[in-house]
Amino acid sequence: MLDIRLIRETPDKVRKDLQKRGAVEKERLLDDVVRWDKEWRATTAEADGLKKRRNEITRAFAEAKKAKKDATALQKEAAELPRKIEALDAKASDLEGKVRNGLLRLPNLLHESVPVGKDDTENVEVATWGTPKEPGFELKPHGELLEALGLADFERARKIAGAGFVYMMGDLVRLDQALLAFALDHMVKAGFTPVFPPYMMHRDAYEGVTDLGDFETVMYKVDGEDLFLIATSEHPIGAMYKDEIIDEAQLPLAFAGISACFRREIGGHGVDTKGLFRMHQFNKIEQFVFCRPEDSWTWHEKLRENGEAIYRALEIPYRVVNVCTGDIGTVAAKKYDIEAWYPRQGKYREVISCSNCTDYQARRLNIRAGKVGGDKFVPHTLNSTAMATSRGLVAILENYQNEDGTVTVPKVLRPFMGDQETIGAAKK
RNA sequence: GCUGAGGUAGCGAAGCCCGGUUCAACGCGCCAGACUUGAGAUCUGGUGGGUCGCAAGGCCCUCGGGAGUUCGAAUCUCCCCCUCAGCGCCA
Repeated sequence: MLDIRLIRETPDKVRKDLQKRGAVEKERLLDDVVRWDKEWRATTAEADGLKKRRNEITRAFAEAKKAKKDATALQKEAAELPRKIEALDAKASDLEGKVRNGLLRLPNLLHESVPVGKDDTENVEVATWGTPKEPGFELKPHGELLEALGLADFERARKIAGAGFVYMMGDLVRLDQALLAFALDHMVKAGFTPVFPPYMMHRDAYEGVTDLGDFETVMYKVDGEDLFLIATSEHPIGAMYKDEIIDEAQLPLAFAGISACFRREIGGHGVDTKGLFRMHQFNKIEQFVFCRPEDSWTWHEKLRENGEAIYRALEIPYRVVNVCTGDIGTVAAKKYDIEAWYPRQGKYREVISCSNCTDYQARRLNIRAGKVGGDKFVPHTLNSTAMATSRGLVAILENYQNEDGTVTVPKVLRPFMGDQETIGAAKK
């Protein structure tokens, strides 16, 4: 969330940003927040005045008792105060809640380089790598290919858990693990600390890392428990320092999360509905950084470069887009998507999402940095996919598919799967 | 799940039985100033959140959370949450 002081002192700066997003209803919300905040300050000031009087009376009462003087006049005055204070406190608390809720719904300030646009069709391409090559034969849908090779069982997964799940089998499991191992290896070499986080977390922690509205649509909740299955390891890692003061000497903190991810929303269907592209459960290596505010834009480029380097190593063509105002979401100040080339679909599709959340996420989580007893600041947080194996696997299955129905293993993955060069060979 | 012990500021730790000289002592750490060539040691002040103020400074809130009793609650009462230890169960 934004700093209330920013809104109080420079509401027009915030308003200009909302106009860039074309968020008219948010502008109204901004006006409401400004008004509620003003009322809140007036109300608390009034309540504080009465509390001051109450404290004075209490002290005077103790003095009078000690001196064995009559204190009934004081007692009488004090008797009237609690009701008034209670009413003002209730009003203030209501206003405070409104302000907080408003703040949670106002989006982050955008970086100046974010392009203005209505939706993902207006994202701006900023880089491309590799040349998509013609396969020279008709590629099989990867889901059918995997079934034919006995490497995935969508039917039985559907029987026991419904659509959106799969039994990965045999070489596909090894390929999945190789992708994870390769990406984690890359991150460790880049100086990131691996983290295997809890797969579930409490609602209050979740509210800090993501938008409230997402709960019903993307989150799995454990029945009867205050626990949600994580949608990405970004969430437990981001929430790790909730309500803490990070010693500034420890910054930057760079983590490589590894986890399964669980999402209810698998969205609309495009080409090849059956398959790994959109799943309720998939595996992912995630990059997450806490850093000083002045360093976050440098880190944003580093995270992007890590993501690009991984796909370059896999020799899969990709492009990078600067996500426009209509597609960027609430939390990020700037976001790059890296989109890999999918030859069967004939287009680039998102495999990596790389965001600088500036201080927005950290403030929601009540994370500060500095020295205890000294000045504090709100650190910046950044997150980016390193490798989501669902999409990575599909990219490999399309880009490395051979005419005989086998799939060549990308060179960089071979050391992670016993130097195996091909999968599906035995079954062809 | 059962039993017991706990939850006080960044950390440690008093206070709770017996409500009011405790507007949370003391120690460590940290910050600022003084002293010093510098560092250390020492001394002094400060150390969470909010709000008002140009500032100096003022005021309010904060003892796991909530409700209650009272003129007044860290302290008394009730409910809830969490942590730790032992036991049980368990990959």
